[in-house]
Amino acid sequence: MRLHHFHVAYLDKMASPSSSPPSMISPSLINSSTDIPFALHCLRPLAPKISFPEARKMVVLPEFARVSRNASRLLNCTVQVPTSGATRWNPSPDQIKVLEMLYRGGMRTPNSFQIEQITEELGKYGRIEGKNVFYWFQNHKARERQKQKRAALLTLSTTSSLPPATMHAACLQDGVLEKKEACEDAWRRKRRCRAWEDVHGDAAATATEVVADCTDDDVMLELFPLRPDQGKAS
Amino acid sequence: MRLHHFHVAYLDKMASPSSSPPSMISPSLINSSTDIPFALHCLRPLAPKISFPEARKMVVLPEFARVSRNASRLLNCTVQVPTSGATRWNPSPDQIKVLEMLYRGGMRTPNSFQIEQITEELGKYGRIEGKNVFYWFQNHKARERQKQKRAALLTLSTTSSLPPATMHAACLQDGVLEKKEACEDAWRRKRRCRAWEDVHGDAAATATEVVADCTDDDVMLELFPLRPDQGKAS
DNA sequence: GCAAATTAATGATTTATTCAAG
DNA sequence: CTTGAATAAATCATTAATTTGC
Repeated sequence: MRLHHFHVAYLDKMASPSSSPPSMISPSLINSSTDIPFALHCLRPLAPKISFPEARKMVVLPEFARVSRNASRLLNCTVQVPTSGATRWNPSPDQIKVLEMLYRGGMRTPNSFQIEQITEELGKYGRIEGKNVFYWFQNHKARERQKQKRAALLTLSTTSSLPPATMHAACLQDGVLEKKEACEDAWRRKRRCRAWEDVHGDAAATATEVVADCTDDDVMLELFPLRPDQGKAS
Repeated sequence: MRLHHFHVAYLDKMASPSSSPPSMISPSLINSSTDIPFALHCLRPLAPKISFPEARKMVVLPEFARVSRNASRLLNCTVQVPTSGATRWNPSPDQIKVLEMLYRGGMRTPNSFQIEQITEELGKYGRIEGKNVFYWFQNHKARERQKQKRAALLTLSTTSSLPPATMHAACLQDGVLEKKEACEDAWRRKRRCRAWEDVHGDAAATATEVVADCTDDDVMLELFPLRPDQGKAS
């Protein structure tokens, strides 16, 4: 059990730096004498309910306004506010069809190259970004797992010969019924970088492509034609 | 309590598509008649232990090789393998100093613009990527919380007047000792996109910058000079 | 029929957990 | 053992379905 939105007022305890700032930064820049705004923010009721969508665009002063004046100006006071597309992605039926086909095909955690390709393809059927694809697979995977778990529990609860206590324990251990998925994921899991590599391409992390025994023939470029041009789908 | 790495062998149940493929894709491309490799993968023992580091670079045929020939060629058979920088980031003392200062200043989950800036700044003191900054804050936040929780538990266990049972329950509710952090995070949490926006800049999600009442003077551009050039630090 | 109210789905984030390098 | 890196679980928040009263 966990508690959320626990309304507690407190004053910041981390204001005074416990170690000296790095040498190349003037110590005078790190003064914590103007902490009032932060304290006020903390005394504000937690997670105020905002029902009208415009309000969500309002800019709040980030909490770390006590950092050095320089860092503050550069890091705290600039907030990204989307001017358009302020609404969340709403996948079109066609997009969902493709995504589900890929999922049924076994795709679970596409790497960023794959995400780029999928995004580009799905961009033909509506606005979409890479993160939408990424999130879709995360959520779909998790929720399919949930569904399977529920179904298995239902099956067990009617057919199992286990004593009730054991059953209950098994239900509480939420890992016990997702072994199919776990198996599916296991050999796929070995260390990958997903969202950052390629996207944050780095000189020290240049990537090369390796072709692993494709057993298919020469029919290609129909579903996801290989176009390395910028996949900025809109 | 949770179980992980429960070794179970199973056969895929999701092989047959339950809905028709999208209209723009030739149905002939979606044949699931060659599922043997996938089934074999599923029967393989879970999470095979790979002890020698080279092995993790080996390219495995992704499990979704049953998708249409086109998608397969494009999405399955191409795997990113870093040719250099195969070692993980090792922060320099100066980098850590700056990061810790920012953390003490209150920064917890920098957005991608902030990450870019920090990366660029820290790049002066050694190789670093955005994801390193991102992960550092994630880990540091989590582990500081762990430390605080442990410390608080220790304090409680020696000073608390609660009966043992209550203490135990309180310990199990892992939210009970991090309310300070929760409060700190609560009003900060309102909808941000972290790793993807800006990075995967999208025409429909163009962002504008809004300056929220900076109460500082004109001392600036010393710690993180505002240079919007590509922050690919190396 | 048709909006307001409610509920169910699901997109988007954060937090917890795990693995492994050094 | 510490901590960088990655994934999975939990959670939050918005949109679509659905219900309900008229």
